[in-house]
Amino acid sequence: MSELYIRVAEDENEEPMEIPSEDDGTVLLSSVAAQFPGACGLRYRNPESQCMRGVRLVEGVLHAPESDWGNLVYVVNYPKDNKRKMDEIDAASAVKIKRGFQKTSDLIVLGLPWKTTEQDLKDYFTTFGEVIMVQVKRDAKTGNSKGFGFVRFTEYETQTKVIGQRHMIDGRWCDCKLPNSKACPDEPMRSRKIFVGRCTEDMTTDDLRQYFMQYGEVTDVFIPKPFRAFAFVTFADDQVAQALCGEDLIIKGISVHISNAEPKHNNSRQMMDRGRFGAGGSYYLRIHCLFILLHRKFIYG
DNA sequence: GTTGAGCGTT
Repeated sequence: MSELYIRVAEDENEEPMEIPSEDDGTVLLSSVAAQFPGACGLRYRNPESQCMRGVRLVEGVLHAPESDWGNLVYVVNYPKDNKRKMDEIDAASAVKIKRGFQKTSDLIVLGLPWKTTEQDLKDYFTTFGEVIMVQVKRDAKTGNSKGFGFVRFTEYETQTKVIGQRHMIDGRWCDCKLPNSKACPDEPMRSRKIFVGRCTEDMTTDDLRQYFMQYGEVTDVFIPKPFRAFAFVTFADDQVAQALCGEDLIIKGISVHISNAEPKHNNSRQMMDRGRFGAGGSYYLRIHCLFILLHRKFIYG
């Protein structure tokens, strides 16, 4: 006669949970998945060989290894993709932890001489610390400088020092400030899709997919044609998307800006969120997202 | 072919 329940755990050392068996002694995979979402099978340690063995699975039905399930603890199998997803979430949270509140931002450089090039900027700012990005903004048609640009440093300390003083560059006094895009971050919204602003034309969908994979499973990349300097990237997990919103990321040497995909208007859901959390709510929601990522890391190791 | 406060081809 079969057991009424078998013991199942996520890990051999975890507290097992009792899962009901069917009248014929089998266990439905759906019964396991009801307690362990995403489960695709079971395994157990063979007491004789001390090796892990898989439980026979036929069309959603798990069959006892011997005549019955015995007193073993069965361990849940998850698809490889699921495991990879967890690793990616760890990677995303690791990025957050590493950066903490000391992360650097792009700085706008105002008052550049018309003749100043990116090489000039890099040469100048490298005297303060390691530079990871410089840009001189130019007129698309003429190529003339617009008299301002952007710089980003590796070290937060360098950024602080650079903001705190004026700069004589090629004979003119220039100022470095945090750009406006940093001052008012976009309102949060629970979307799996992010808007990637300031893309360049040489960024392919493959480039973007390859880059964003490090944060989580990417389910779609969309680049409008003709070229419009932005793209959309969709993740499998909205928490990964949300965690990236507001970031300036460097892809192929270019600083792109991440924000929520949907525009602020024509979205009633977002209006509701804004009403509930108020104007300053975005900060707390982002902390909340980070907290969720850390919590998962705690649970899944 | 110019210019001199600003904010990065949404």
